[in-house]
Amino acid sequence: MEIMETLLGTLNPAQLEAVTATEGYIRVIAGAGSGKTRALSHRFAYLVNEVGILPGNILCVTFTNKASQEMRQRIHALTGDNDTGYINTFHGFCVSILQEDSYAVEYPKSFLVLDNADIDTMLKVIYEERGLGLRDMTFAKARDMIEIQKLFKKPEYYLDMLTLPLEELKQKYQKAETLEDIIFYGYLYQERKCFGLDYNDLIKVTLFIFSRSEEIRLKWQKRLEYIMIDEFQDIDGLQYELMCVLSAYHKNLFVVGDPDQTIYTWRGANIRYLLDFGENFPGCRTIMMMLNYRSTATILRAVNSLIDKNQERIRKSLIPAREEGEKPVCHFASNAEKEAAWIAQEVMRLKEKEGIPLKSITILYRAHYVTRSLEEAFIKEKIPYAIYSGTPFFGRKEIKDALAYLRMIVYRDDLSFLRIANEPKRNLGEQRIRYLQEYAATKGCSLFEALKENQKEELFARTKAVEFISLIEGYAEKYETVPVSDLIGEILSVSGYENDLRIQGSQERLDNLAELKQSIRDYELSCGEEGTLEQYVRHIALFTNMDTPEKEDRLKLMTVHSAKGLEFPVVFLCGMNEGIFPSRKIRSIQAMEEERRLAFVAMTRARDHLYMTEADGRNFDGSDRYPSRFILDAGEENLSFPLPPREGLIQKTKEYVDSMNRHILKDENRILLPEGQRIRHKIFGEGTITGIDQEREAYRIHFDRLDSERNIAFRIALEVL
DNA sequence: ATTTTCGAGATTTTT
DNA sequence: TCTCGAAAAT
Repeated sequence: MEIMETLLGTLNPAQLEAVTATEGYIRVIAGAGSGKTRALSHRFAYLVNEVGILPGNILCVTFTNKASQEMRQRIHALTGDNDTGYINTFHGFCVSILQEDSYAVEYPKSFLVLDNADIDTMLKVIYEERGLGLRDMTFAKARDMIEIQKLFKKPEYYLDMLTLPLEELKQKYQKAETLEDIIFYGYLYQERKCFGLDYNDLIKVTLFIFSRSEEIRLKWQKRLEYIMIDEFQDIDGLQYELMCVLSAYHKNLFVVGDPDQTIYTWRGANIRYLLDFGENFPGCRTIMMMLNYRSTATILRAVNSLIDKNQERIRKSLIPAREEGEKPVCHFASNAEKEAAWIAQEVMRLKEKEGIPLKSITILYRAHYVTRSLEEAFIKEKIPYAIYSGTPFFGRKEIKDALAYLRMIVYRDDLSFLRIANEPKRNLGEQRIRYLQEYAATKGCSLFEALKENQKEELFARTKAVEFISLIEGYAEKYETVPVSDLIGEILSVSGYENDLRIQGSQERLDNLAELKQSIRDYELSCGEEGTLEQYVRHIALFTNMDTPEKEDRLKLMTVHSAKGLEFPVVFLCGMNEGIFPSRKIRSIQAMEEERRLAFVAMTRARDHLYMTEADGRNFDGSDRYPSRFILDAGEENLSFPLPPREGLIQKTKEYVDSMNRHILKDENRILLPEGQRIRHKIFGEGTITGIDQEREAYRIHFDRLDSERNIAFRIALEVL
């Protein structure tokens, strides 16, 4: 076929091999910038155009929704087919499965994907209800609880979750006495009440359905003739399990990954799945793709020097396909404001003198909080920018509120109630909500019912409770007959929500809402008659602000983590300081190596120009702040310093890094508690150490109050007895 | 007595 | 954006 020949002609032999390797188990180890995604989409096109596979029989797993979108566009261009099959994240794909088959476990067909904020809210409700005295629980503590809650999420509990009627689950929760039972059953009860599933649940429930019904499992196994997975180095246990099940029938599995880009071990990713793939899948062929097409040879020299400092690593280096370019530029500023100002000034220079549009420039950073000084500088210089982040950390409140109104109409669940009952202000403040929660807990009803039963009480006399109830109930009667796009427009204006925003002058939020409405309209068009409210709520569940397409010529700001898999002509890597990048709470060599891989990912995003900036000054505790070791690791000879660093700064930094390294080593020796050691955990109580989990740098512990043998405990939370 | 408003501070990373 | 605390507003 003519088109295919021209396509394949642009690929190198390794890529060509990857594209046309169609049978069995194939693993591609690919360096950064080697054209992984390209090869993947070309392979998809090859399977469709040449082998004659239907797109719907191919599952292509990407890491983010954004990556899915890009992949879909590429493949559409290559195949000319509007049907691009299943191109999705594991989580998104599970949503498709659950949409079709959740009936098998009698789970409500419509569900909400919970994000961390939702989980926080639910945990808080549990704390309040049970008077656990953690009312001042901070976000950090809540995250701690998520860790703990994961610990309970063993398959046997899912029997409870999926098979128990809500009533019984409630009773288990109410009867629960130990803290762990309260949290576990409380969480499940809350989840069930609002039809929520968290990210892990999506996969767990899917696997559970497969284990329950061979028919359903076989249906999906047979449907997916080919499975391809991108970013395989960051796959976690649950995803791996799902992959094994899905590929077990046709046994056509194609994975692509780069061990040097493993940056999600804190989320359960395990590099062993990639490294041991050959042994676990007999007959596996391995293809190496080491040529880098993205960056200039000059940038790659610095990058190779950096990643080579990692000890636990398969030695390989990126081979440049491009010519030499400019050396990465390092800038040392005396404080964060000056650093930001310098970046702003340099951005303007690039735009005006070199004609580089703002949208080609991206600022990367380790942690969100460094954006503050950057934003100030860009606002001052009137440089338009957009913050991209994988999670809706900032700026999506109005969308969640709008959806909560929709959910409130359909389900009247507590989670939505808490979100919007007092939004806009209805004089339903803290005290009154707390009263409702207590009432609901004793009566065992929902918060909405509690409000309904109490609306005539004195306490609610000066509130707009009655209006709120009739608003929700009025729409509840007719939501099935009205298109969602009309419904949302109406409720936002009738409730006074939009008006509130208008008074506040939040034009941006109104724009966001307008965009939401438009996206609902688009959705309705694409689904024809079937675009029901429930479906839409599910459709939008996995959306993040990363996925909205870029509009005008704007600078992009994002964390290094969310830049994974992307590339940009110009990259500024800012906040390159000890204590920021690497982050200050790094307490092991493994963690430091992951941090270095993260720096590697950051630097390899750059195509033509790379900048690294830092700011001296003081740390939180008043100690001096030094430039990042990763600047040193990149090799002074590979970098350029327009302003030479302060006299002796480099030497001092080296000394500082050495002393930190000694600390890390000492720490490691110190934490080794012997097997059999009695300890106390702040939540689980007393227990005995039964072993060490090397992978996660944690102790395996048998807790007296828990039955299971194999509980994992975290390093710091232990008190020696 | 309770809610609302306002300003300041936050210091990993997120499907 | 969320959470705090103090002060203003009903």
